[in-house]
Amino acid sequence: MRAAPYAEPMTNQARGLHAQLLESLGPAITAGEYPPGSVLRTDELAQRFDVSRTVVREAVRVLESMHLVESRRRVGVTVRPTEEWNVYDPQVIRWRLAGADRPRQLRSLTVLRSAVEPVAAGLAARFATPEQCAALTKEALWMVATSRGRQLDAYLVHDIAFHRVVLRASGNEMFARLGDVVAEVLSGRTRHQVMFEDPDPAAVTLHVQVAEAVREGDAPRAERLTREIAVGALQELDVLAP
Amino acid sequence: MRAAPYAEPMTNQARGLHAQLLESLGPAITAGEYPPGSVLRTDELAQRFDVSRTVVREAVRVLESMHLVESRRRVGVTVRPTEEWNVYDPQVIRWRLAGADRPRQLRSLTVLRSAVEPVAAGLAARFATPEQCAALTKEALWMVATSRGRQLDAYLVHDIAFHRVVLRASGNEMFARLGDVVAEVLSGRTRHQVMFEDPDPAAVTLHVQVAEAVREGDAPRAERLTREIAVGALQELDVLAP
DNA sequence: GTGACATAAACGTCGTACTTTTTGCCCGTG
DNA sequence: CACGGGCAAAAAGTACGACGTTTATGTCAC
Repeated sequence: MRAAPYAEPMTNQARGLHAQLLESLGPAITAGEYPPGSVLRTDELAQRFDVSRTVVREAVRVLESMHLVESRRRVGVTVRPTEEWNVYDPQVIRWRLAGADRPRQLRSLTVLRSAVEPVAAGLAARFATPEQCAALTKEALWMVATSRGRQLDAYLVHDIAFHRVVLRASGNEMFARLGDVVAEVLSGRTRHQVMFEDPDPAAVTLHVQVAEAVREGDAPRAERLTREIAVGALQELDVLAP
Repeated sequence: MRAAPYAEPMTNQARGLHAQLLESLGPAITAGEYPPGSVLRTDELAQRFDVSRTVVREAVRVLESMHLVESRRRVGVTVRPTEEWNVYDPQVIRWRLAGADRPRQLRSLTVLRSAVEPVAAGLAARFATPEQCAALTKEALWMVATSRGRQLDAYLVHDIAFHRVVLRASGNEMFARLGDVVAEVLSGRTRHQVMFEDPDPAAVTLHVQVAEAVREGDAPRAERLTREIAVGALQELDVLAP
């Protein structure tokens, strides 16, 4: 159909050509492979990936909505400076976590967590439904149960579930939507460091106590305890990348 | 070219047809005009807005990347439930702030601010450059200067600038990117309520003190003072929409 | 040296043809 | 008679190539 002597793979499983292209371009851009200021021409991309320009344009539209690139006539598709990227876009977060500056990204996100989660826990103590309190206690107990004996995968599942419930129970939709981010951070952390050692017993205890405080409606205590968890997470990261 | 007897206006100034279409669909969806679960067919939209299906597809791709809709074959473009929307996307935030549930959105965002900004101020006290300290002091003084005598517009400019500098000075990119959100919240607040009364003198003083604390590197004080500002903002909102 | 105009490079838009997926019908079987 | 598997058709998204539009840039005349 086209020459395409150097067509790139686009190995990802297909839900449409544009999605495949996006999964090639997004990581490449966020990884700094195309540094800010560099220009991508639509037909060049079309040739390189052996797709039509329409497909390229759709992928570019999405990248544009993430503020990763800017498309201007007669100029091409320009990569925007890092500071302008929509770093809260889950897709962008995933790409960056998979890429080179993973440590930096992990630090930023953990700092964000340390700011948000204590406040969320305080709100949860005031607004959590009985069902949410029960879920919280259940997850905390599961964390205790899986905290010893090389069950890190199971532990991770419940850790994520715990924080997700807290964020949802806060009743604030902005907080609730950070559940996915926290999940990424936690699983990334587990996957990329210790993996051998059991989790810190003190942290496990803190989770149980947070569940208690929320159940009892003790907002200040829930906030304070969650802040302690956050401090632990920050310290853990400082050890890794000081 | 096409029949288009009921072509809708798309009154927005043009940077491309797809962008215009987006500016029609985005606000409509976020405003709940197309409730979650409802389906939009591509050619129906193409007819209604008198554009080609390619243009519709590009707009849909963007909406899809915001998790506002989901496109499936044989089904159509389905509006996703509210909880799945990318509520951190500045575009989505703007649409929702312009729409019906503006008060609710304003509350969510203010709670987010109250969680993030104190921590950001604490970090700023540790990491702010001399230039940033100077900028902070300058903006705080401008706030003082414009805090009396019906200069709310000028005051707003410096209020926004102040918070933006704090967020940037924190050195955390996730915080820095909340500058736009804070700007939207502050201008929205000013535009939609008092507009007559001068700002609370206590709040103005607090800003000056935050600038001081950051300049002196007193992180706990900067954090505590910013938390006081946040509490004030929350109370202000509680009065409006209890 | 400065202004306006011509040129072409790049994105933008359109109409057409293709693919996938659902749905419902039909027929065979238990 | 009821149920289930498979086939066919239509609905909707998907991809393509050609044409249109904007605009940066360079050149020519004044």
